[in-house]
Amino acid sequence: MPTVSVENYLKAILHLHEEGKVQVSTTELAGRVRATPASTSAMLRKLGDKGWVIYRKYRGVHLTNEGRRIAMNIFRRHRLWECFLVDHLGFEWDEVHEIAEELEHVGSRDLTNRLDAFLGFPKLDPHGDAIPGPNGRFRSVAARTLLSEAPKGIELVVVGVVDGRDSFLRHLGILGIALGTRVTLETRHAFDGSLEVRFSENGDVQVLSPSVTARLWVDQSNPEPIIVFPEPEDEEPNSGYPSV
Amino acid sequence: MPTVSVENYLKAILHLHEEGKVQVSTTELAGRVRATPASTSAMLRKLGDKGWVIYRKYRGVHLTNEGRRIAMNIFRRHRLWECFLVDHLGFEWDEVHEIAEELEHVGSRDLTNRLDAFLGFPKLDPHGDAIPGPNGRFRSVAARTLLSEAPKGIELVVVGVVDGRDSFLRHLGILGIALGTRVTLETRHAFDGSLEVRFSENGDVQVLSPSVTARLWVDQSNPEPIIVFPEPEDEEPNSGYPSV
DNA sequence: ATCAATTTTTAGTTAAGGCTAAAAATCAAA
DNA sequence: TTTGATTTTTAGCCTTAACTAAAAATTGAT
Ligand SMILES: [Mn+2]
Ligand SMILES: [Mn+2]
Ligand SMILES: [Mn+2]
Ligand SMILES: [Mn+2]
Repeated sequence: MPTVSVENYLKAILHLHEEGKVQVSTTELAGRVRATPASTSAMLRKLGDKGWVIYRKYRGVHLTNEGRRIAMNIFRRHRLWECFLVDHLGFEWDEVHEIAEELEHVGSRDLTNRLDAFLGFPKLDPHGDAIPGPNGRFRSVAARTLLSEAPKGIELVVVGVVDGRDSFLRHLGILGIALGTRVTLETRHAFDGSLEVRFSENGDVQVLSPSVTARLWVDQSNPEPIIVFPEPEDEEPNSGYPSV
Repeated sequence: MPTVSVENYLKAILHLHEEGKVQVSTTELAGRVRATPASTSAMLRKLGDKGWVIYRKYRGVHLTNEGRRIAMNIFRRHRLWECFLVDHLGFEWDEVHEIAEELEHVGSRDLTNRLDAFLGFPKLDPHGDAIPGPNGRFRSVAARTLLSEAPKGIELVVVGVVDGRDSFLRHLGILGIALGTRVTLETRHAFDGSLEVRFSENGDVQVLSPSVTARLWVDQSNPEPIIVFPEPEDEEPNSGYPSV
């Protein structure tokens, strides 16, 4: 069983992979786990010995399949607990991260799976991040775009945040933005890439800086999803999927 | 903030106090925390330095007020989580202790209090143990007797277990005993103090060994508690309690 | 009061996981 | 390609919380 500290390192490496880094540098990882590069270097050798990362001195690390599996399970626990805290204990989305940082290390598989069921098998956590399934893989990859790269004139809905820090979440609160907020992109200002957006709810217009728009995931707002998954018809007894 | 290990020592000392030991010996404590007496001796010096226990070499320890406050809070968190696991995640009462041993160390006060409210401010955990309130003191002391010391001929209800080990709880399951089971004590056998009890539900009679009856808390079964707390009347506008 | 058994403490190690300071490797600019 | 800046590793040390073995204190029985 990995210790709490080891779990935090593996999780941080997976976070960096998710941000596009194929190889993770010692110093960048050190910053994420709030340790010195020296301590991180020592830890990486141990993680390599355990078979959880591929580590070549001076060349950075990446997770092995086994390391990824462990880290995905920590994502899973963290995000399920965040759902519980918001949906059932009445916390705000900017209050739950630190608590989930502790709960994520309670390792009982039975607990995790029952919590998942209790929550109704959620696909996304309160910040719009995907929740891995019991097999340690993401259940689905949603189609989403950064607001900063979205097209003009189409109504968009905020479906997630790139940056989950409490300070950013509270800033969104001040701007009147939450998950589910609908906006339409009106103008892109040349000066610094600021975006003028219209809020569907009240028609208000605000100018959002790139530091905000590049941290928001949006999706096209489909106001009336008539039929998302068509009902299976009697004429088609076998759809090609295994029946279990 | 106490470490996980320190919390486990303080909790174990409180357990022994609750079992009637005014002073706790190094060796007995060592047995409870599954460490050697040597390790325990070293820890006790540290706990004394921190002001959480009174420790005199070769004389044993007891908790200070501050130490008791910390330990009671661990009882509180442990027992609230056990309620959550049984009442909301569908665990059996013999499956929750180990998981709660981990959850109890998640220290957020806000989390604990919100969990308490979510559960409806329960007074007892799934094993019938009292749950301390947010002030770190028991909310009420229930009147209860060991089944081994209960009077004959009166219908009794099982309200708690002295021994929460999974093995004992499963043994109770085999005997058909759970919290709320109603029995009447029929005969006390001279040989070893075994008790013949009649189960109210089906009239069955079983002989229970002292190793079982001395580990069960029972209370008199009051079949119809007409009015436990009388409704306040209009004639008494101020009952003496602050109205909050 | 003595002495043997038991309990408890001390002494000396170990393993994890941190740290600082110094050395070594890599990278980038001239 | 040399060299200076940056990154990374190594060396040495610290703290917590374990352990075993040995010494010391307490206890209980003669
Ligand atoms: Mn989080
Ligand atoms: Mn999240
Ligand atoms: Mn328990
Ligand atoms: Mn309990």
